[in-house]
Amino acid sequence: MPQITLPDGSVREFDAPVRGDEIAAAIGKRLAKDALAIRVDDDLRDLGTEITDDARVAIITRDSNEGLELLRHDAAHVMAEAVKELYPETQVTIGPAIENGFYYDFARETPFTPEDLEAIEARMHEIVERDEAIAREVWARDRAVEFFREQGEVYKAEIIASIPEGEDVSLYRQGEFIDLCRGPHLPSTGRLGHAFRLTKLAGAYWRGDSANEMLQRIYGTAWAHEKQLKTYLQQLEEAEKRDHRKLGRQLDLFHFADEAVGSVFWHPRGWSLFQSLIDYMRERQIEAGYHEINTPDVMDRGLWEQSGHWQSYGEHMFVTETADERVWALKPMNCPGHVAVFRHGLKSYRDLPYRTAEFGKVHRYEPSGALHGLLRVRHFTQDDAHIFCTEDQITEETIDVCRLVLSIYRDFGFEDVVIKFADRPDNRIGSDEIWEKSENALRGAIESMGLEYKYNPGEGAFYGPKIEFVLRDAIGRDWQCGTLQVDLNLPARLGATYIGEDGAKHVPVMLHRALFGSLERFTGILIEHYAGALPLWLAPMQVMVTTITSDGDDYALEVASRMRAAGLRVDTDLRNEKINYKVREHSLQKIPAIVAVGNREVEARTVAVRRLGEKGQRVVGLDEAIAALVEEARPPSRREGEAGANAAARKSAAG
RNA sequence: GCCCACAUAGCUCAGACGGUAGAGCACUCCCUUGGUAAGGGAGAGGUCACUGGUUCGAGUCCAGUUGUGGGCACCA
Repeated sequence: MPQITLPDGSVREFDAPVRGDEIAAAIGKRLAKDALAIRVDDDLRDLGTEITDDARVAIITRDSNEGLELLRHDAAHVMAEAVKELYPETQVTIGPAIENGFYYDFARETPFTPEDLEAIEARMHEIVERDEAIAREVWARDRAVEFFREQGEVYKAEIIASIPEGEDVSLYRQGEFIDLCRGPHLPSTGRLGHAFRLTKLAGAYWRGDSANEMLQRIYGTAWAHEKQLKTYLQQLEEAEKRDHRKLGRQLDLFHFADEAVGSVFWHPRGWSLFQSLIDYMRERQIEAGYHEINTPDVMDRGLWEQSGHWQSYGEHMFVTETADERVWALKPMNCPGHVAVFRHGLKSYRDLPYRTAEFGKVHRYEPSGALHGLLRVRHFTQDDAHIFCTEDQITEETIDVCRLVLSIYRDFGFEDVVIKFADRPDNRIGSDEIWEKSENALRGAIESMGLEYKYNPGEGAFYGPKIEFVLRDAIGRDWQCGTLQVDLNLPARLGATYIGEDGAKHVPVMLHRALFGSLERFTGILIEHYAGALPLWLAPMQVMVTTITSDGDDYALEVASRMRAAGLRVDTDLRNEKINYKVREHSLQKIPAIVAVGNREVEARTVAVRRLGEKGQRVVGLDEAIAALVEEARPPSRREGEAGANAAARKSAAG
């Protein structure tokens, strides 16, 4: 008589053995119908699992996260079954549940076509209708290997062969289809339901290794209910509308062209945004005690050999040779240049920490398949800085960088920032003591600030541990932007020293840090975050002064020049068009403020201000309007009692 | 770099079966001076990504190249 303890604490007794579906049925009819699997103590099991001893049991339904994951995993299996039915010569490999859905990798001579995808999806629905029982079987490993080899499933056989000898493996059978799987699975294919959709076709390397052959991967999305599927597909459409490449064209911010693959042609409005970011960062950095410098874009091969870049990263570098037969490289990083500046002239311990900052444009020959709009380019500008300090100063400098970056992100409406801490990788240089010291300093700094962080073991740079700052945008996507790395290697390698209190030469520690990371990338992220509707302080065109009729022309020009003199980015629209037409056009251009002047405003020396996203307009005196706009043109943290950029981000998310 | 798809006017897209290009918006001109998301009319605009092939004839079929998109790998 096993005693079954349910999640609410109640205890029920059953005749042994009892199956999960029987427990569900005993609790309620509805639950029995919704049940997908059970959790026995802490392990997920099939609904049909027999329980003989006392246990804590929870019924997993499609409305829980665990249930949804099972559902997605089953969708992958149903897809594999459909593929095997339609294309028996195809080999199956692996098919896990992933965020929002699932995929399955197939091995096949001829690739799938988009038409195949439709056929597979249709067949999946049939399999769900057939409601085939999904049964678990336990086989000896060797028997399973042999079975799959005979079936011509060499990949499956390879996977099973990598399981330790002598162990049993579980297989799941549904209809004619049998697959190796740890499980658990739903009791039958009918439980999957129809809230799924095959989404894309892709290539993927076997075991994720580019040295291996490429398989055909089919992605799908699956949900508990049709309504959720619909919502998800709508979200995808929303995200598409925010695509910075699309908005970049619509708002005339930048373009790309074949003659400079992976490089941005910035148009006036895009460059204005870019410069706003630099202006802002420059001000914040100077305030934080950095010295802005500038170092050469092209430097001699010898320097890159000394720094180690030539050997380690040569294939990612743009190299050029001049008529005098000297070989140069376009800098892929700013650090060697910064060490050169530090090294120039004697530095004393009194000069430390010595912080050099540069809006340096770096050039990296990225693989063609990696390029993606502004988010991954071959030539980009970093808000790069290097802090030369003593080991004892690492903690304090780290705290300052964290404070600065969080404060800066807040100005852009990014409140939700995840910090990741990565420590020593296998492939590294430097002694364990030094690693110990720098890891402790970094980790200690985050902890002393009371910040939560995620631990990424072994993901540090080869020269030192690092912190990454990941921000979450208005529609919940994560972007890794800022980074802070401790480097106990390059300064020595490039001969940087300072004179210590003891009068002897010492090698400083170097901290690498970038807050926006790539300015190009950050600009792209901002465009998507704000859906193109940039807050006034960042908007390339802040105010458009329009006229109702040409009687207002002179006054409109005066208003614009007054605003321009006050530092606002403003233009006039005196065209012979109706105000409706002008409002529509400038609203589509996402200009934050449209100022209209007609005879009434000319008379009263007022302006009618219409704000983007609002319906009506407010008529205010010219001076008052200018003062308010000028205040809003400052970064949020520089305003008097301002709630911040979040409201703006949320507003644009809603619009 | 690898797999698949795609490439037609500034933009968004039509162009069964091969018979030498079309719409809307934008642009130019004319009429309209209109109070908050498209007033009307006319006009101009394309070596159909590039190279080669098949064909009497190619935007359309085939091959290659370049680029773009989605993934994979990469991201110092």
